[in-house]
Amino acid sequence: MRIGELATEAGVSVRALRYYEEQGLLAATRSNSGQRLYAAAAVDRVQLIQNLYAAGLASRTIAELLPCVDAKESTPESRARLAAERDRIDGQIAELIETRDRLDAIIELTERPEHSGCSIH
Amino acid sequence: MRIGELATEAGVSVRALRYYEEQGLLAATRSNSGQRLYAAAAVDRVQLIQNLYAAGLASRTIAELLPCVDAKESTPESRARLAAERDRIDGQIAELIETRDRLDAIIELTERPEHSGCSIH
DNA sequence: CTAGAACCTGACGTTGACGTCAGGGGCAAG
DNA sequence: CTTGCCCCTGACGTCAACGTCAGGTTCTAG
Repeated sequence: MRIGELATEAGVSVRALRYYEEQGLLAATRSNSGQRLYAAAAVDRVQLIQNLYAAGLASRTIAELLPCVDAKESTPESRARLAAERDRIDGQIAELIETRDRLDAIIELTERPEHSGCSIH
Repeated sequence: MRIGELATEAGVSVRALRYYEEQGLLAATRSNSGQRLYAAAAVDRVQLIQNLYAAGLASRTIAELLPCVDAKESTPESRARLAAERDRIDGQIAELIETRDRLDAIIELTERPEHSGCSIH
């Protein structure tokens, strides 16, 4: 598939895909005329990349982790790296849950019209 | 307390605090000589702001939400706004959990030295 | 064969949350 | 009084993940 189709399938921009290639996150073969060609599996790959970006990983970090994903093997260092990122994400989740609960409390507070009387009236 | 102390207490930079004021997120009284003075409650406020930033809210959005937090009351619109952001955060949490699980799967995969034979040896 | 969509490679623009530097004032200790 | 630390206001710098524009090539439908 060509870049436009992949972009549509994966829900990202064409520019983003070229950027991922530039960063070494996503390889493509080329047609005779130089157009990028992708396998169907690229859709999943792009979504993983997006997930990792959304989790706050930088291109450089992703670029360091993906090769060992592809190779399906890892050095002790890369394993530690993966685990560290996993734990970071865990921390982020906990933080987000806390933030959501604070927001809930605020909503609770602001929802009561006058005083917080709970009388059934 | 002055700005340096608040920065230390809340774990952010002095520059960040000035930026929050510029964005209308954090008010301060001024001493005769023009120095910013904060109440003790400001520490908590700053941490809430940080939480909201970490949850992906922009300054503008936070600036729109905080006043109704202070007033402890809300218009129907602001209530909808609060709920919408809450739901956005919920979505983010779900996405992060998915990402974490994908990472876990990857770790699983790469941890097995050779083939995935589960034989006890 | 030709118009228009899709692709290519640079390369500069954008945005948000600060970092950092310049230049100057105020305040407690010695 | 002066040394040193904290404070002030601009105002420019930064960085990442793209957006966007220019100028040119390629593919495809009629």
